[in-house]
Amino acid sequence: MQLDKLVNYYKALSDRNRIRILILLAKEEMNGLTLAEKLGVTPATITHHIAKLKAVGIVMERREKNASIYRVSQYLLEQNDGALVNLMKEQQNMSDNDNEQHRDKHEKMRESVLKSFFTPDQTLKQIPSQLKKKLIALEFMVQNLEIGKKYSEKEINEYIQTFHPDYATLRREFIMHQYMFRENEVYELNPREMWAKWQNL
Amino acid sequence: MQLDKLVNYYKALSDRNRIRILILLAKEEMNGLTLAEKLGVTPATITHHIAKLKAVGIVMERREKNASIYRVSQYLLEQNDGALVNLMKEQQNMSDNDNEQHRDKHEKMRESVLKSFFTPDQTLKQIPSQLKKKLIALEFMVQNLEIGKKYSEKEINEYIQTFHPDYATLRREFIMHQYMFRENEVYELNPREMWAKWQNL
DNA sequence: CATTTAATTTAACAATCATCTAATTAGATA
DNA sequence: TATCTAATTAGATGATTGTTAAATTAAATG
Repeated sequence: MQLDKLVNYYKALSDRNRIRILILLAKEEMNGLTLAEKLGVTPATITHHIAKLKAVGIVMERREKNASIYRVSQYLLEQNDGALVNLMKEQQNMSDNDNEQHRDKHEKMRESVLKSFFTPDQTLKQIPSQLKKKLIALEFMVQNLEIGKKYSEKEINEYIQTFHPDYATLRREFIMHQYMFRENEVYELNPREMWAKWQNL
Repeated sequence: MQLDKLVNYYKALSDRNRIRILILLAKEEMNGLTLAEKLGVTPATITHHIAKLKAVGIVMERREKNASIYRVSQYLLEQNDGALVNLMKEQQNMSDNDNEQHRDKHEKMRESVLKSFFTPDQTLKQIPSQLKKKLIALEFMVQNLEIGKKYSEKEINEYIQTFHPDYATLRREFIMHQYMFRENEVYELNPREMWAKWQNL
């Protein structure tokens, strides 16, 4: 049955150390001992995890001397599972250094936007027109809403007005950029952290 | 940390009954008791699973009267995870009847191809030129290879020749259509059942 | 052949998890 | 208010799973 194959695939990926293995292997192929050392676990543990990853065909093995060298299967990298692949590609194309620089740059941008568009008492002086800056402002305002809580339109309007009088525009922006979703007149925070990062914002 | 979010996402999907819930909800939204009955489990079990699915934001809830009505989140359906979404869409767009008909049709096609292109002692009379028929023949020939076993080129050639003298062409076809992969002169069966189905062959 | 390096197996342990029963809460209805 | 329906909670149970230490296998090297 079809269904169980899919479940097994997810099972194979539903362990922290197995994902870490995939991320490491996406950067460069390596043998079991190296993996064990990088993850801080026993070789036996690596054997265990690799077996599961091989069983669903997302890791391949090649023998060299007396060692096994592991790598992620081409098919995974090429076709499947956006979330995982993008996470791996990130790690692959970006050196740690680049990664840090990128984070730094974004963080600086963020600070500067928050400083220039918000007053010290957190009211929004003006809605940024530049997309990236606008997103930073929206994200900032949304972050005090409760995850899973349902808000009436009235509550949302009131909340938004603590930042800016034009609640109608901002409410629309929240929906449009998927920071919130609406249904049956009820507004709710979108748990978008789930997929925000690997959508190449 | 980013990584754990992804792991949690996979954890949420790595249970048979949770996937079944998603498939059911993709067809139509429904309440907890109905789900319980359809899956043959206790309402308490449904509560348990729904909680996990909600925690990662792929199921949403709405209250109606004294019941909770669940549905899959739009974001999952729109953007994410090809494998799961395609499985759900299949179930969604196809009535059970259609599904059966489709399977029947394919099965008939398969029988006819095997009958007309292979002799009773399983030698291939001629390589089908029509893609669909060719794939059926390739799949048929490949199915006696062992999963995970490594074959030398010589072994593969010999194996293929039990079906057809033109091993060079067929070996190339196996690779091209990804029934096998080659690396360092070693051939191996591709565990492609993993993703074959949801690639819309 | 003895040694070293790498991987696997086995058995054990602790933690997590799916499921159930039974009790409880909450809303709707008569 | 009493009753019915739906969902949740709490606790218990059994199964699965991640991890390790220790023993073993296998290949390479001196």
